[in-house]
Amino acid sequence: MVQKTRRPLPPAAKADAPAEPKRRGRPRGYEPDVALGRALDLFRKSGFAATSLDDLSAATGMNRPSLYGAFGDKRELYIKSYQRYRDNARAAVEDIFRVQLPLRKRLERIYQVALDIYLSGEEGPKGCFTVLTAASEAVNDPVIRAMVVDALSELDKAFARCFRIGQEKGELPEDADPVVLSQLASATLHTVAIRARAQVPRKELEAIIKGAIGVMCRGGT
Amino acid sequence: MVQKTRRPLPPAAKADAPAEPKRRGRPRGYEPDVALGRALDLFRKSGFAATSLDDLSAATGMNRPSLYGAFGDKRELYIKSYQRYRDNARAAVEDIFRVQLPLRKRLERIYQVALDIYLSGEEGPKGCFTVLTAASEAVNDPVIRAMVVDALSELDKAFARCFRIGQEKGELPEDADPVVLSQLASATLHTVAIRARAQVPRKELEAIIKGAIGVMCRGGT
DNA sequence: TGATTTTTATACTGTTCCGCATAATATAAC
DNA sequence: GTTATATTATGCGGAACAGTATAAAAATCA
Repeated sequence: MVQKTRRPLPPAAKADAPAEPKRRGRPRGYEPDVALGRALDLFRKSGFAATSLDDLSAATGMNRPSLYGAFGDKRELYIKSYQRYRDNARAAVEDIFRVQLPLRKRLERIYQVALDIYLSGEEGPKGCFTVLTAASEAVNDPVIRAMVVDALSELDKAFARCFRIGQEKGELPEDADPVVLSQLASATLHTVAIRARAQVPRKELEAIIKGAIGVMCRGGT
Repeated sequence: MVQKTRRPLPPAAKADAPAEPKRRGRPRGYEPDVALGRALDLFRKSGFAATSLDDLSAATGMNRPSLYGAFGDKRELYIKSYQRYRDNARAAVEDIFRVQLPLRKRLERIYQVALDIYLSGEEGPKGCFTVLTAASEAVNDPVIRAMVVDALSELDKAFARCFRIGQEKGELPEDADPVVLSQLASATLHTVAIRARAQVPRKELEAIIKGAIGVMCRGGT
């Protein structure tokens, strides 16, 4: 590929960026943030092993040495991509907790946001990166496995918080167990993520979610 | 590796094998069935992309040309491995339906068998091959994706059958929806498979299953 | 302008990979 | 024994791969 010399990017007057002092050498031809996003997209599509550095290079617009300098080797890039994914997911969930909502409504919101993530991408739905990582790298890489375990438990806790709040507000029977319900809620998210990868249409996924919420909130208001 | 010439295997007096007529050429040095099982083990551990033909060759004891001759290329071998996996799983489920059992007991049996499959292997638990395949190859390969969809729906149907039988026997409230419950039951299997890959201990998985069964069968006998 | 610094572009290295071509080996049929 | 057939053993070929060495380019600083 004949690659034209790239012009440096404009100073990127970001809202709350600390007005970077002039950097010494040749300016970067890429924005690390968007490059990491592209890498994440690729990894989410095909996983670690099936994604080559050439693919990543093409998608990010960075050549391999730049990739290496900015993010380290392929495994480190994967880990940083996963961290980015989790940060995004966490932020989305926190948003949902920021406002007061009835239990069912809050659950619906969470699943809706999750579906948007799972089904995003023009070349077909990509599912949940945690599930994908659990299914591939988690067995052979202790560091990545620990991240997966952490992500799973974080999700459980978020759902448990939903149910606890709901129970306190009387939206659930007193004998309902928020922990058990939270695991069922996570399970529903996981099954939906898997089915999304198999291109089950959104309508069906929404039906599964609706049914699950019905069972989980049964006996409540 | 210096490989000694292998002696042909004994005629393998299988119970109901059709007493094969004498085969013409040099006898096989392997049994296709056990070789396929070994291949399945490898694929289950690391997935399609991260498993090389050399790995497969070493594990099966077949060299690459023999592998190719017996099963076709890597993708075909993967597909045949997956078919084998599904055949095994299906047989196990059918066994459970052969005897009459109370609903809860039947569910417990299914999950117990599934856990045995998911946690098998000395080098760590391998999870559910359908989940693993959904997470990797299903996006890019329509044939494999169709197999995954089929496996998912087969599981849903098996669970739905459980709940329908239970409902007819009065073990579930009349307004319970077997389809919705079956999807929750599948979801529970999926979340357990994922957590197994992350090496969550069996005790915790069993607790999740117990809680889920409790919710799904709530209001019943 | 010239020196310094940072990033980019190109190309190289050694490895691994998949699939197959070729030849040796072991059996049955004649 | 000899021929035909089926399988195994070895190894080749070309591609893809991950990571890096080297040099060119583009900016600041003096």
